[in-house]
Amino acid sequence: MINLERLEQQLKARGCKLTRQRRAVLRVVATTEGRLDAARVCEDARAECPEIGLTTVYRTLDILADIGALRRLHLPDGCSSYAPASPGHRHHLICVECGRAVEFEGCDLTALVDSVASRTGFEVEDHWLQLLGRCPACQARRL
Amino acid sequence: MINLERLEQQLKARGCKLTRQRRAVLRVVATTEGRLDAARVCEDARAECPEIGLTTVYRTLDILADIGALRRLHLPDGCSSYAPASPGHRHHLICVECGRAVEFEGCDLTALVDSVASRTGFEVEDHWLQLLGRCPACQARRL
DNA sequence: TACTAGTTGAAAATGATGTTCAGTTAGAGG
DNA sequence: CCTCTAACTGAACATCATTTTCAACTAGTA
Repeated sequence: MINLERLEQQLKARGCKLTRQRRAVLRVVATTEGRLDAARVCEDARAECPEIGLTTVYRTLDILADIGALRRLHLPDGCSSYAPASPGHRHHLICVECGRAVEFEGCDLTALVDSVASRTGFEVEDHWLQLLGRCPACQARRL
Repeated sequence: MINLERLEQQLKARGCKLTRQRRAVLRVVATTEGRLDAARVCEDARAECPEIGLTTVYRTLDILADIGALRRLHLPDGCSSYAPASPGHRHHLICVECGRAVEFEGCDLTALVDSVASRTGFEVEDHWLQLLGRCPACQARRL
């Protein structure tokens, strides 16, 4: 769960104005657990700010991804959703049934990265890792 | 580099006909190192089969991804390209400058996966890993 | 309060990909 | 070799998510 006030501060620090529309999007982002996509965020945000348009949602999600509050998810059925991202944590574990996304930390890939780098001659700058699975609730529902 | 004959056999085994168009696409796929996207494949394939259309390229790439000969790449600038995939190997290392994609094997994530699974209660089914970096040629060009 | 740079939504543009459909063809079976 | 038909094809069109445009609006500073 993301801290709403912190988000507002980050936006201000970035020179962004806090409009009614942006507040609505921030609230949705801060209170949603799991995947977010523009259409759904827009729909939810309209509860608080009925006149918000999809364009603005896209723009706001972009900013949030920029400041690191959201991270884009890449799933088998598409690459257009986001998940809340806490600072410092780097990866997501996503439930393939319900789409719930949780973060995890402590990926230690240094040995792997070093070995691949020396074998290929590449200079490895970044890595991108996602785990896919089934969350406890969906496991229970299957029994 | 992918084996052209093996691809043709795989297609046949799947009940696909080997048309001139498909042969052209296969040839491009088998002789390209690195990223492939539909538009580029189409352009290249026209050297061998000028009347091929984009539609057919999409359909053929789909089939190749299906049989595991291609794997979709997810990059910062988009998720619509593929890379040749040898059987058994699971991951790609991509050059952020030139887009060259090489495969690597030997990712041992069992410790990580186990730890995350026990911490979150998820049943982890699959993982997705990509490394991003700079290939030897692009490193040299930078000096 | 007045100002202005940042912001907004509707509409239109874009761009990748999917679908349709009437015509074509690979290749199995005679 | 033929014949036949399911598989395949490309052009045109449909979709769908996302971006751009632009004139009107507004948060927040002075």
